[in-house]
Amino acid sequence: MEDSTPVSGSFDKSRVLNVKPLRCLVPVFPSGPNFSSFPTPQGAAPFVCVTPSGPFPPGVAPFYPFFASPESQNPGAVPNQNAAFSFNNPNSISNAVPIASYRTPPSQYAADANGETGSSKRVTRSRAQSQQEDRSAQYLSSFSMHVTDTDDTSKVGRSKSGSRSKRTRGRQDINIASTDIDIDSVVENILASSNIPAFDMIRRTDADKESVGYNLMIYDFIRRKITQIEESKDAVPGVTRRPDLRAGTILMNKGLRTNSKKRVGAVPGVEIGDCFFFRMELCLIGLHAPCMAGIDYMGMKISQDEEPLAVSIVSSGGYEDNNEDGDVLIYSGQGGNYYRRDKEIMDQKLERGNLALEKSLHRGNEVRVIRGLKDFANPTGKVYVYDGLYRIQESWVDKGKSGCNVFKYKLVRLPGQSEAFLTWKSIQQWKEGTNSRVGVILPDLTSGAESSPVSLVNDVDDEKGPAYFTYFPGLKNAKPVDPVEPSTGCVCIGGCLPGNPNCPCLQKNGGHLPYNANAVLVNQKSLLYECGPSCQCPPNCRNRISQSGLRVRLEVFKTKDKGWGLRSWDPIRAGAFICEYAGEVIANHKPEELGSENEDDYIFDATRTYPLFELPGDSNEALKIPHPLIISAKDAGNVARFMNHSCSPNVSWQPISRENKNESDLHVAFHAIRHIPPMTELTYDYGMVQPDKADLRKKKCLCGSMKCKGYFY
DNA sequence: TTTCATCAGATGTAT
DNA sequence: ACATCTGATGAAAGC
Repeated sequence: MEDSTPVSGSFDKSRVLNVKPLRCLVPVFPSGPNFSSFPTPQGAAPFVCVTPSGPFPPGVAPFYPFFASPESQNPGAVPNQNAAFSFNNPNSISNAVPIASYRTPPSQYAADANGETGSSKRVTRSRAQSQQEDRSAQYLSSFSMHVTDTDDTSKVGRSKSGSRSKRTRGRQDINIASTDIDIDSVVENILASSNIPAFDMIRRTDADKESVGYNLMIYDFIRRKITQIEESKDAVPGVTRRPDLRAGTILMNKGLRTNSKKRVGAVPGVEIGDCFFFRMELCLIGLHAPCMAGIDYMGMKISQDEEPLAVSIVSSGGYEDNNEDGDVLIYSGQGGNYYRRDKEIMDQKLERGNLALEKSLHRGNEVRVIRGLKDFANPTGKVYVYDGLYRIQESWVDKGKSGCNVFKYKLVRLPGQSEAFLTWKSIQQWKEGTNSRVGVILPDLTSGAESSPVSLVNDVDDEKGPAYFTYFPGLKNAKPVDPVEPSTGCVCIGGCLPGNPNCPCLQKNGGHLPYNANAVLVNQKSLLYECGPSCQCPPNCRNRISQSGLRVRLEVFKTKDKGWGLRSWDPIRAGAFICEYAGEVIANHKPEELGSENEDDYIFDATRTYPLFELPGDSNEALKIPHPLIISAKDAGNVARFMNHSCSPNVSWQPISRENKNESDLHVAFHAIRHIPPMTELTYDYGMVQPDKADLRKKKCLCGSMKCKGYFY
């Protein structure tokens, strides 16, 4: 079997390190006193795949990134219909202070609520097809209401932004109605199947980490889904669909934004070092409102006059900024046509953002700084790092290209803030070799077994490494099982392509490629079907992501409190593949037969999380559960064996079936739940055990999350 | 493999 | 209505 090829012989036995690694936990999610507690069922992992309103149409999987509602945990329970569309309830946003751009007038809530009434019937329907039709009809009816609303509101002279927004939406709908209905129904499904109280949390004007995280998670999921659907259609070349903007608009129109009121200084729920991959994300969480402009400002009443003050800037290379120093930033003002090629460059004027920066210089207020950097994984894309608060120290006028005036502002980072941009710079130096990582024990503990090296690092104490094991990136003794849907594999010589109706591997995944172009998993599934040995597609096929090795630069490191852990030098996008769980497939996991106390520490047991896959109302899904699958990485394994448990994890696991001559090999792959900044520990939820395995030793959990169960297995 | 050119976008502010 | 440090894509240009 090609993926089980051992790489023995490459491990240097002199590296036997006689230290017992702990499988303990470090706090990765600091919880403040204002952390809102949430009705999360005890023992439920955050990535629960339950569906209160399934079954879903093809390609629409239920998505529960974080919060599962209590009633949805019980297969027998009737979903709370009132709750199901409470996000359309105008009362639920009464506490939010709308800014001028608030896009959703009450009339639209009414229209959407009507639509949702129809959707609640989905619960009792069993055929996806009828649901799809239902969705389309519902969509159309809600569309006609929008049109009516627009006319009404313009007649009575509603606020500009209100009427404009609906016109925008209407225009969008008309132009691409044929493709939009599908997307709209998908999005409605996502929103309807998401946990309800979370919507109110998202709309909070003073949010916390949880609500910001949930907002971003919904946004990213919708964006990925739109990308996937658009890809499957016969896309017009050269026409960009901008799924990032479309997903953002949808959430904006629903009022699903966090910290919508502008403010000076820190934004609640956003931490220094947080990273983002789209400007729209900054907008949705209230970190930086304009979706293009680099300077965000707000009017502030100072004595009787109101003057603009800058609240945040994005420095991402559009102008000639100087960001050589980690703590000082020379920022260029806006305007003067510096960002466009088709217009003549002019002098910048002291207006808009430039004026605001000038005022902020004299006022001395804090300005948030977001650094836009090149994304190593996506040459065409950027990654945005929130670098904390700065103060403007001085300003002057420079002569830029063509000798035109450019405003310059010197911003200095406030002391005492945790490292963010500096960390990125350090990592870049480690990679270039211009500076070396402190505490490196082994530059590559895989001894070349992986495409990318994995450092072993300890910069906290004297431990020389974890206990001996053989680095092995595949699965030993993978037992082929009868596939749920037999197939002899695909014949996509050039690789499987989205929208190909003849590819059996796509068909098994609901007709879509499960991964986006940048190797990002679109959504979790109870079982994902990748191409395998009996497929004729090449190894770099987009449906073989979990077989193509590590894509990020990882390090195994000694955690501050206990044990060894795993983290990445590179930022990881939400949904991105991280690694497989490698090791030896074993028949049974009997802890009493294992010797000393912690020998079961390197067991991955898919059955431990079995309750997560009891999908109410969708027995088909439940049947696909590939347990029992138990993998031991005690003697041989890869980086995955170092991932610690957390009750608020940033990584989730996904069962994957690989096509293999009418049989299939089961594997387990890990993906990022959300964007993960560099040097953040990677953790997943080890899950629960089945009742008959309750004799497993419980270990005390120290993850520090508000949702901590107190123990894990 | 980087850069350029092109173009459709969205939001918030100003007119 | 307008200004604006987007983001994908394809073409052209650096090594």
